Amino acid sequence: MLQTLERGLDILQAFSEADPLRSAAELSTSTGLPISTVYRLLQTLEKRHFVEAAGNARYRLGPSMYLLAQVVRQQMSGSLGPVALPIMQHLTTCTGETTVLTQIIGDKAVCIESVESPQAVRLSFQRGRVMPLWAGASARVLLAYTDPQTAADVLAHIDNEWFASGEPVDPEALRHGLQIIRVQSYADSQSEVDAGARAIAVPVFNQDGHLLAGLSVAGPLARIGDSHVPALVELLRVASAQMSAQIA
Amino acid sequence: MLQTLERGLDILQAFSEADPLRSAAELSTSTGLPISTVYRLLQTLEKRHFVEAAGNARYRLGPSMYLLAQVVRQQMSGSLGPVALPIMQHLTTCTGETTVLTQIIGDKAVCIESVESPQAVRLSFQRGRVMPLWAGASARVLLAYTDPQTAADVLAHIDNEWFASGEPVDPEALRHGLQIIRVQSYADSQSEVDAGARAIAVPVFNQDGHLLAGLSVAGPLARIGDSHVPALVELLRVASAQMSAQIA
DNA sequence: AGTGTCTATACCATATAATGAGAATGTATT
DNA sequence: AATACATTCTCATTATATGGTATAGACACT
Repeated sequence: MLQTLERGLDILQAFSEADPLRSAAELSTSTGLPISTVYRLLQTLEKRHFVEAAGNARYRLGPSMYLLAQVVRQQMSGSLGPVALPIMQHLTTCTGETTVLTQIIGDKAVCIESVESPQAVRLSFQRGRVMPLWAGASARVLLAYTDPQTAADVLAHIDNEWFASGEPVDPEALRHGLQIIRVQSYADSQSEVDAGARAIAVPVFNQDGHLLAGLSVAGPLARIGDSHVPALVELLRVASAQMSAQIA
Repeated sequence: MLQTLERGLDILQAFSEADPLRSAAELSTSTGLPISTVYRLLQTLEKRHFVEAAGNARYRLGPSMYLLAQVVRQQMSGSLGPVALPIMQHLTTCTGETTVLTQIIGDKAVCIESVESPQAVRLSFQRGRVMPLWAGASARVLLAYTDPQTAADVLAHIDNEWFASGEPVDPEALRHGLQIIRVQSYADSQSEVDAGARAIAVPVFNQDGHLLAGLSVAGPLARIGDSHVPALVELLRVASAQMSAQIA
């Protein structure tokens, strides 16, 4: 709607974890804006400390973003966090493995809360970590239960992506996998996000049956054999139900 | 320069840790913009997921900010982090207390790196934590050595602020305190940010003598007596010099 | 010095895109 | 039903953003 503002936001979003430093020329091509316009946008963003010069004709996100990032971190788990954490802690105690809570944000899955296993060999997973919606049990369970629109969008935009295991992503197999998840009502993944890890995930709904989050238990492949899966699924289902019951 | 963009950024910055949920009416008064304009800005920001409706006629920062926050966290300590961390670890080993690295961001001090003490009773201090530039040794040492312009701005905007101890902030005493810091070349604070804590801080410069960060060691009052201060200051000075030498 | 390449800022005529007041609609609350 | 807000729509006006080009500066290479 507001062209100038949107273009400014485009610039901000051009900075990613993979590409935190960008030149004006790059920004011009990646946004399709004329170079003079890019500089003008950068000027205002720089004046307000949303971006800053990083030397070498590069720009990066600036101080103002730091402060807003802190606001966002604080509200990250929102209403779900206080309810979920104790339940997740209990899950980790019972299973001895890392517990992760994820949410859909835009077209990505984001870890909004995690409780790491106390064991020396464990899967480490931190708040804020972002992954594609098709990779990993906790992400894929979100994809399986989200509205068809979002799911279709995601499936349509998979080209030449790989899992951490080295396997290529096959959209057709993925589509079928989502169906299986819905039938079993849990997701199982191996070496998709982190090589050598296995995760089991279930969805978390609110009382209206609306999808809120994905809850998963994950650990090294060697410790999570097929024989353990049924028990894990049962624990996850109980935990998910507890969360649903406690949400306002 | 670009009015529309600036107004959009104004809206984003209206969300703070103290006030993460804001109504359109509030935003209108706090930014001085007509209500119809605020709604128009919110519309575009919402479309791009920079803000989202939080129910109850409130808005909060949205998904897109989460993703950018992650980018920012990653680059937070920037070039300083890799150099500083091992030195900070060594400091914590020597002193047994929490070590904190801070930087000026806008008109605030932000913890960009920390190494917590291994002791059970310790000062916990996390990356991203924001405090006013006048509170705490690590912040105040930044204020003392930053350019006079910034310092004057900060001093001019102190009205009715309090330390964690309950003491009111006296701008005149503060001004004098900064002078003392510059003479001693270290800062000492008690119960300013966290009640019951004491911190000693020194500045970190690059080779050009430009202020980069503040480095501090902090712990419970009971463990940091006046007799320990000289030794701590010496350790901090050595650590600061090491950092300066290793910066590119 | 001289040339070429790149970043960054300044300029300017044009019309597009933003503006803000107010009306109209929607949604709770009483 | 009536009130109080929250939110979206409409529209005429003009301020504001636009993008092509020109200019100035930095840096490397001959």
